[in-house]
Amino acid sequence: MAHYKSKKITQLREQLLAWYDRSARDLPWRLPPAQGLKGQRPDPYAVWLSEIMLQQTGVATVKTYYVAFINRFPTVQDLAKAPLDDVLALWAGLGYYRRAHHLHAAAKDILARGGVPTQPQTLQKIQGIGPYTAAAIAAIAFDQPVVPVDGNVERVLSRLWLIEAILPAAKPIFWHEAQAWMSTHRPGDFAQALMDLGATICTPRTPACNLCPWQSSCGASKQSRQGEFPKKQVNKKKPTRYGTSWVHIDPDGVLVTKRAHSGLLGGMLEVPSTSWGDDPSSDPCLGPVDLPKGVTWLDGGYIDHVFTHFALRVRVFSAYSPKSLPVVGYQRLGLDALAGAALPSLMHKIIVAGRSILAAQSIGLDQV
DNA sequence: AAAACGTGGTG
DNA sequence: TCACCAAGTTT
Repeated sequence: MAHYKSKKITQLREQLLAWYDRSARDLPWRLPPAQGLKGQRPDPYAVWLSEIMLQQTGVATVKTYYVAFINRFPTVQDLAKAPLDDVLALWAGLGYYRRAHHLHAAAKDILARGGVPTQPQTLQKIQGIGPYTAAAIAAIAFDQPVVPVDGNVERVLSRLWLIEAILPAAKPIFWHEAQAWMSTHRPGDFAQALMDLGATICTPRTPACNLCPWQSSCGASKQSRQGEFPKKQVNKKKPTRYGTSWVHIDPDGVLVTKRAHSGLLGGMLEVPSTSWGDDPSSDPCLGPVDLPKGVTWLDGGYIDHVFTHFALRVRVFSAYSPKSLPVVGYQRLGLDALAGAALPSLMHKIIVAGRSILAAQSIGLDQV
């Protein structure tokens, strides 16, 4: 690298750290800036947990889940010995449920290794930890001299240097660019500063350039081309799929079963449902199982839900039985236990839709 | 390499 | 309404 650029990077790095010292966000898993210089380090377990939760998930959403999770499982030992279903229940609504499966398996792995590894190369051997998360944990928890590269860092660097390379194919280019900023000086704070800058100042839309410590050095800002960076491959349009679900309630609660552990919503609870396909038609009598007989199924309309790679429209039917009606392969989830159950947001929406149509018909009014 | 994998917020 | 976006990883 040219000497002038190396010198420039040193200058910019110090400007960013100074900005971070006065502007760092106060987050539940974070130590205040410069605490590392006084010999303090954050709890590696807390850093690991927060980084897994933050994968493709906003800070505002993660905060609530993180606090509940760390209170329920204060240490890696607590997590390792917990039943998987308890972990999934705490993860319900957060999405990308494979993360919760990996987290639980990784807790046992970490215990076997005698603690959270300190080196990126070793961290990456653990389930759910890829190149970004390995670098983030190493830098933040252990002050290892690496620069984690996430969406924030890609956006900040692409604007600063006017990097035209198209993501995600250009990820290696960004990774290489970022390591040029590596230093043995406050690696943890620098990593977090870069991400805070991207999250609060150098935002995807309408960045607050006037508040940016790098404004005078930023290529995109000088040319008013912030919106052009980073360059990304355009996404394909999502297909729409259709299905039908049945919300059956009796005095013991709503009928649910556990989904397969792999794949979409793996290991989470669902109400009786068809598979999801391209056919929009539905039949209220054709359930996936032997649904309770002799009940009246009410049309609950449909609910729309959007997954990462397809949109879903689910037709909802609901019914109430005043006496208990067990179904083989299914369990009853008490209505007072819905909030603490391993129900994905989609299923929560479906159950709410089913209950409201019953309530509107004054059916089982004191029950549903 | 490209697709699978959630959800809620935002313009 | 709709497309994009968020501290990515796995297959």
